[in-house]
Amino acid sequence: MVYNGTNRKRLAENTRQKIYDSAMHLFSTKSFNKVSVDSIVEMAGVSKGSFYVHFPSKSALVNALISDQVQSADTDYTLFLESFSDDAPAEDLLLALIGKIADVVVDKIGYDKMKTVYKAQIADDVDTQTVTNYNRAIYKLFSDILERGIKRGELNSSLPLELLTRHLMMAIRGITYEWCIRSPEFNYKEEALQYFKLLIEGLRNPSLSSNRQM
Amino acid sequence: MVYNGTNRKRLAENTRQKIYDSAMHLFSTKSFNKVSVDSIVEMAGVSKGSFYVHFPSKSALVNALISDQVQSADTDYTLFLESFSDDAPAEDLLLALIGKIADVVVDKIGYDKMKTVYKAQIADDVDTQTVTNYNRAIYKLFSDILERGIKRGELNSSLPLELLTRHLMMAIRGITYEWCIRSPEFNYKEEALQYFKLLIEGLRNPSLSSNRQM
Amino acid sequence: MVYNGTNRKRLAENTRQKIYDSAMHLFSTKSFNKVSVDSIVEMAGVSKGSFYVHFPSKSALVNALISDQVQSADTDYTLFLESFSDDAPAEDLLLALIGKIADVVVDKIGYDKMKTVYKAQIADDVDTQTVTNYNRAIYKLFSDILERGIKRGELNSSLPLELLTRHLMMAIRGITYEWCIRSPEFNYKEEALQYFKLLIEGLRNPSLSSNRQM
Amino acid sequence: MVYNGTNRKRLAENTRQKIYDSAMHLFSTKSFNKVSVDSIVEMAGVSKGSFYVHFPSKSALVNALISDQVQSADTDYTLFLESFSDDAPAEDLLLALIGKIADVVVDKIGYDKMKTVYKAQIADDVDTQTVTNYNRAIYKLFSDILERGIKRGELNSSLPLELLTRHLMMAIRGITYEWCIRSPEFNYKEEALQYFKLLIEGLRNPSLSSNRQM
DNA sequence: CATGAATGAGCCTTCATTCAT
DNA sequence: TATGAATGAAGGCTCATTCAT
Repeated sequence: MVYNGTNRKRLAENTRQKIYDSAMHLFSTKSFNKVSVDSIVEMAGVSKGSFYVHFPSKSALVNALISDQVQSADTDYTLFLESFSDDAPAEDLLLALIGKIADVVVDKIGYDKMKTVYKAQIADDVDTQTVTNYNRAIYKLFSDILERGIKRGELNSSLPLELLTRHLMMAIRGITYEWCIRSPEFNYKEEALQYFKLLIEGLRNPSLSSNRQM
Repeated sequence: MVYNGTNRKRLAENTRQKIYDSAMHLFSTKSFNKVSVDSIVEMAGVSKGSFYVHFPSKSALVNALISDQVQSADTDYTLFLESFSDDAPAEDLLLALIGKIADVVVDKIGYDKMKTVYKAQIADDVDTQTVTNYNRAIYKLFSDILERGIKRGELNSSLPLELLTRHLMMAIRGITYEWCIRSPEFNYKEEALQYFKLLIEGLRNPSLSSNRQM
Repeated sequence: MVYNGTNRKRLAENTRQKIYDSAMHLFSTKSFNKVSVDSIVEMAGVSKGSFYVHFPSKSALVNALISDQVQSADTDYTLFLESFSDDAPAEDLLLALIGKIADVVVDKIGYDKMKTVYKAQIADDVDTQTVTNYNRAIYKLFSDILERGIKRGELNSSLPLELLTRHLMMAIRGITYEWCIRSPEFNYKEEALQYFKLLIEGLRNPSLSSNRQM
Repeated sequence: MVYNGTNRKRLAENTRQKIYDSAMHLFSTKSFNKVSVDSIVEMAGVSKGSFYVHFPSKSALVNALISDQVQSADTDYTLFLESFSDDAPAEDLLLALIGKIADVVVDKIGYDKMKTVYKAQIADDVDTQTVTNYNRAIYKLFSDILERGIKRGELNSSLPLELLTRHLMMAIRGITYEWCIRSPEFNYKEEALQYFKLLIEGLRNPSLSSNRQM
């Protein structure tokens, strides 16, 4: 009130950013437990105390990191799909989206960071709600494509839309996990596209067999 | 002190077994990093030194554990399939196998142990070659079913048999990973069966579209 | 910016009071080391910097807190005794005062705050001169009662008045310490009254033995 | 079994002792929170890991320290009293015991260590059961003296024996606390003896007034 | 083979205080 | 006066592995 805190705020934001960036860098290489707060602040060139001024805990920082990453990716996907015409066949959209996801995961996020997330997710190191939350934008994207495809008769399935959506996301996570444990011999994009073609076939031709009992 | 080789061997084997069993028990509840060598030897009632007599490292022990578990599971699957007639439709066999896998994973191995494996796999805590190895019996099982199905025209795919097999295994791993991060709200068997019906559809009806470009 | 000394003073006093009150509240629950400056300013809704504007250190604040508490208690005791007639027997006055002290300690000050004081006192966390100072009003109160009692022959002792006074205060502190480490199974008032009856007996009947050597 | 572990055990005991002694030394000077595990192991010349081989925690070590100290003191008191004839007057025994306690507390245990205990006790830093436990040998000693004194008519009191015993111990603790916060101007032995003479008077002459209400 | 003491690096978090604005 | 970012030392505890006996 008495003074203009803009400079102070800038300074603070700068410090926070340095910590954030250093962490991002380190987590791109090593997993949650292998990256110490010490190493983060050292790289950031700030004091350890500063870390806890800006982030309540190491977990919280990683949360923020992952959350931002997820949002950024989802924004990418959304913008990407907006460039397509609404009449585009569902199948095309699905494959295009998968391709885009592959690009983002492989090139933008990268192997190590992705692995860190998948590890953290299963290790309960941090709260990865943001990643698995069914309300993530990406679920909506898949859901919309599927819905339109079904409405237009391009796709067919006796299963509820919501279940199909979850299945597709599960497929992506499965591919990503496989990539994480098989890299570098595993070509993410190629495998993802082939795999999804298979799935799309299944969606397109709901033979009577779906009523059979196992 | 008279040396009796036989007794000694028996003793050694006994010690090793106690360690092994205790570890198995502990890893069924907690993850690799949460189970300490101390806790293992305490439960086994042997000394810490003994541990390193029988296992070169904690990782090595977990290796053995996982390897055995994999072999045991694969044996289960193999025996299970042998009870089916060779003429059984590929689709039926696939679904039956998936159901069996679900049963083994959920009931025999169990959530915590499975999670330990999946975590260890992605965390590079241990060498999980045995799990991901393409020579695992289970790959052969899937491959055989697919091969027969294709030969008999029940299934169709322009994709190489080996790729399809890998895809199915990747699907299973994806489901399992999803289970690991979503339990208990995720019903493994149900989701697995529904998901595989989708995949089988895709395998059965290779529409022309599979030649389209994305 | 027009400088208005009055407003500024009011503001300052207000800020100081908020810090003071919050601290009082927190120290009523947790001990010196468990209450952080952070928690105080957070509860007070002021900045950390403000804290150090009004109090040179955490210790100084606690000093003020304790000092005020002591003064307040002593005022209570003084007023309480003023309501008694001067001719009241010394024994009655002593027991009445002890009862009053028990009430104030237990009900007005309360267990946690009292414990904080006793802890701080022995831990040298803060300067607790005000509590132990022989010039505290309460010493004078006890001294007066004793003096009158001795003068009127109700009490007898070869020991100097000043020593007796110190002994009584030491007794109270002893009871309070015992209460601090035995609560809640220790009934302060009951034990205090019984204990003082014993002491008063000793004061009343100075047998020859007081000259004996141990 | 195979080997004679005597040497090993000796070595271990030696290490434990070094830690124990260093801790004893440090706690004689500084309080629980001011003595770090680091400082203990440094003085002991052993590794930090060793500390936790021999003691589960810092608290546990202090527990052991205090417990030993208490036992040692109580043994001193017991042996001391055994040197007295059973016919010795209760009053003499009580004063003799107080004098002995004063000697042990002041000369054997010492101011700083005593303070550490009293601080730890009220700060809940460690479990000081052993100190306050009503089953401590010292309670029995006081109880026996009182009982005999009452039986022989030397002492008189309408209060239960157990309560009187607790009162005496509370008195000692009160004196000790006062000493802790007033040293060095407070002469423990002198004050203790004078104070107990007062108490003993109260015990000897239970005037009718003990039935009065306050 | 069995034992278990010893190691020592490593980690997250807390906190009172300072000071530029 | 008020602010709040920055500091950096301190501290308890875990754990896989080694090695002399």
